[in-house]
Amino acid sequence: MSLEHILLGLLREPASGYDLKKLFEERLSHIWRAELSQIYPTLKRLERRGLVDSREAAARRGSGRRLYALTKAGRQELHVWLSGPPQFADERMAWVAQLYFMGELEDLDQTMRFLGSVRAHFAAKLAALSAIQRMWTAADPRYPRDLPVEDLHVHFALRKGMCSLAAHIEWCDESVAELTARLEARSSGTSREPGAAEEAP
Amino acid sequence: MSLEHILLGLLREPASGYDLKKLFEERLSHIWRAELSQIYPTLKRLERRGLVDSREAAARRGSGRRLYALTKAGRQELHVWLSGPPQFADERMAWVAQLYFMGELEDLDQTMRFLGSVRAHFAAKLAALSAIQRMWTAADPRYPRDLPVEDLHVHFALRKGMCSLAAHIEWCDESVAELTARLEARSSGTSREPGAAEEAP
DNA sequence: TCCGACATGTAATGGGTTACATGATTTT
DNA sequence: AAAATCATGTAACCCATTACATGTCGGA
Repeated sequence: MSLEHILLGLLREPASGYDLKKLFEERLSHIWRAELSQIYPTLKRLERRGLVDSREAAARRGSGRRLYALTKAGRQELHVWLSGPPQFADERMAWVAQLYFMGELEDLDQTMRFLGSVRAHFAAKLAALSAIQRMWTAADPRYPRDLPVEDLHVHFALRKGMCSLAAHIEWCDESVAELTARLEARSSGTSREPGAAEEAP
Repeated sequence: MSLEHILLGLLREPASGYDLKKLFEERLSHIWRAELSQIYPTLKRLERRGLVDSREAAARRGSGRRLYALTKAGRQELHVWLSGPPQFADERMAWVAQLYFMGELEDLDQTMRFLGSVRAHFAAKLAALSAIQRMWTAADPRYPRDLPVEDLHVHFALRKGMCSLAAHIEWCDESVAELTARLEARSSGTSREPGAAEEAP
């Protein structure tokens, strides 16, 4: 299970389940997501297996707080995972499946709207990652040169996200352009279907 | 559930569970994957809900064969799905998480090997999609112009895959270049760690 | 004769989400 | 006084995977 390994990775410094949820949101939002209801049992399982240990600590607010830390066995397990082959999950892209079948609707305007939503979605995500990159650049104008090894890998992951999203957006634009050509050809050329006449010269 | 809708989408022509599994592999391999052990119960559920109906048919080989077909309600349900907003699943990319944490290993050669595997993986997938595109081009030199609406959407989905994969590969190359610069700087510059000396002039 | 393709399923398990349940403390 | 934040968990459910179970038919 990857969540277990990711938790081990995040536990470089001791953290509570609640903390880890925040780390997911702050640092890994473009890579992985996890709910508290999944994190808590997983931490317990890791502790039973001796990969982490825990101690009680004062809560910053509210009641008790349980801090988890990597054990030697845990760090070793993490290294095994990191040294292994890349784990490719077969992506299930429901939105692409929707597009694949959308010809069924015979409604190119719907396709156009759909592509608009998709583009907006990815543009928003890209903006978020770009903001992170701008922060790095502002902090060090030589970025990404001279990054410590740790940060270099974080940088790689960030760039992965940015490159993917940029490609998605370009693909949206390519597709919209193809669609637009269709729609223009249809409105100016032979109109088999009687519809509203537009752009009369 | 998206699998249900995808099955409805595939059931333009009547098909058996076995057929549908093949359709997944032939047409949707870059978008979705499903096992027979998931397809069979899902078809039964769809039938109970009246979205498909089934009849027995002669097997091409072996024993009986159950052919499923869309009902009106099924087609309507499909259209609802297709008309709705894009369904973005939050991707869980274990391999990116691995890379994110890989600084922990302090072993840039491992990172290099990792990126090599990743690149090879995506290059193979891209080759498969390129082959499909070449078939379309061979069949019609004007491709993708003048594609029927149905095929246009399939084309969009294909291009989505190709663009994503190409971007991944470019990202790999960018990352490898950055890593290479690191390694060269390290081997020619101050070598804090005593290692094997290479490239003596 | 045995292998591979055709064909259909069930059971156990795993991984994840949603909803539910609780309670302290700080900020508005 | 109410809302947000800190903090921890459980239970039910859903989707998917892996392993298991069964049987026919055609070709090598």
